[in-house]
Amino acid sequence: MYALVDVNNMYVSCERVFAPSLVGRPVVVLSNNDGACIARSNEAKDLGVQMAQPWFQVRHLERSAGLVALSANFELYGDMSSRMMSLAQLHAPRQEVYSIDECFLDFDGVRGDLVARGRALRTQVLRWTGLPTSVGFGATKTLAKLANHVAKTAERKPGSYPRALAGVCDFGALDRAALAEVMRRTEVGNVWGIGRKTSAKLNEGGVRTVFDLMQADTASLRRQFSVVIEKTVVELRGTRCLEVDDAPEPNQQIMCSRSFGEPVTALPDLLDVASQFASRVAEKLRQQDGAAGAVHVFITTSPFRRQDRQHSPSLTTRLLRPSADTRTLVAAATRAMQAIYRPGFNYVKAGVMLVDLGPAGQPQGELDLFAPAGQGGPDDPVRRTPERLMQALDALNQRFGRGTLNVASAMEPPAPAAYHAKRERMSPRWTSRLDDIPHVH
DNA sequence: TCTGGGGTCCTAGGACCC
DNA sequence: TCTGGGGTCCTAGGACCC
Repeated sequence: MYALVDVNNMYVSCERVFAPSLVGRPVVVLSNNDGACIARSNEAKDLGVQMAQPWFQVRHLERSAGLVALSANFELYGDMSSRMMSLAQLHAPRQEVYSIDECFLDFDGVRGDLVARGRALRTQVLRWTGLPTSVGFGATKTLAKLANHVAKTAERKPGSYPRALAGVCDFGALDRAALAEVMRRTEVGNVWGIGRKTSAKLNEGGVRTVFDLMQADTASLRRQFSVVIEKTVVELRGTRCLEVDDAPEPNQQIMCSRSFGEPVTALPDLLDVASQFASRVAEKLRQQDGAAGAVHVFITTSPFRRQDRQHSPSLTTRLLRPSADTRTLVAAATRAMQAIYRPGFNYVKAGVMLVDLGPAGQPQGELDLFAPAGQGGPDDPVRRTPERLMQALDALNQRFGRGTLNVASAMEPPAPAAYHAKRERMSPRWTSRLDDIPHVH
């Protein structure tokens, strides 16, 4: 059996660990720029706050319903996540970390009562980290995800499913009739891989519940949608198409993109942004020990600003040879930015993406076949220095904080820039900054 | 006034090759 | 007048996930 473990309302739950006064209150965590809600407590969901809903649309609930909004504190969530993952890992032979708040566990060959094991896991994670979790067991990943949904919903909405399934739900422990009843009570859009568009189309065709979907003809589903849906149905019927993978491949692309605090029109600002973003993705790239073959840069105006002329240019620049050198990547990104920029537009967002990734390994730096011996030719030991320079850069930034050392063009300008994101409601980085450690009086 | 930031996979269609 | 068929590679775009 496979299990899916996830933290209930992860970001809100992390905030509550260090601010117990938030327990029981409606709380949302806002995206970058304090723009939209990216996490909601159950109380906030009950108020009708939707995922990704713009903050200005729900702001009135602050006064009328005591809604609390916090800026996203990813440093805190990342640290809490690794604590939770390392605990969950202790409960099964293999773990696949699937996202910041979820992991699959492989219980194949494990004897005993899985529900009891799931409860033990929940209890330990709650005691040791303060984070509430839900656990679902199923024969396939898709079933484990669905069981997790049932466990969570049964706990949150009494009456939706049998009380016994709250918190921990093992599909393997249900008899045929009970399982069919659960599938009949569950809308098809709750299945992993069935999104908004697909569920709308399925509903049109009379497929409303998971039960309906399980009966549907796979061949015609494949024709109408794609093999993805076909695999989903096969998995719902209990045949594995996806394995728990505890050694996933490194990422195929690495991106840094952000909305600005206010629209940006000037090229120098955008060049600053390009070099800062490129510097950030270069760092991420070296963490996975990779090299990028190409750099993709984009900027976009806002479709919500109807009065503005729209412009969303992008450009992919192929590098001479794969590189993980901040200086090379920053140079490519700023050159691309220069090329796509047009004056007179209100740009609200930019991004730098590294693509065509491969393993590092090749010596970096400019290769000059015709250089005299010892002066930049293929055998020149000096050519290895860029790697060591980047290692030193990463080591210093890790020890003293991001931005301690950078290439000059990626340094923050002395005055606060317009493109800086708003983060007016951010909590302290309780677990990862010495200055932010909570005091007990 | 104010609308997230990462990722993955699949498909269709065009260019190109023999 | 009549103008192949099969394969690969690349890109853009869409749908999905958290």
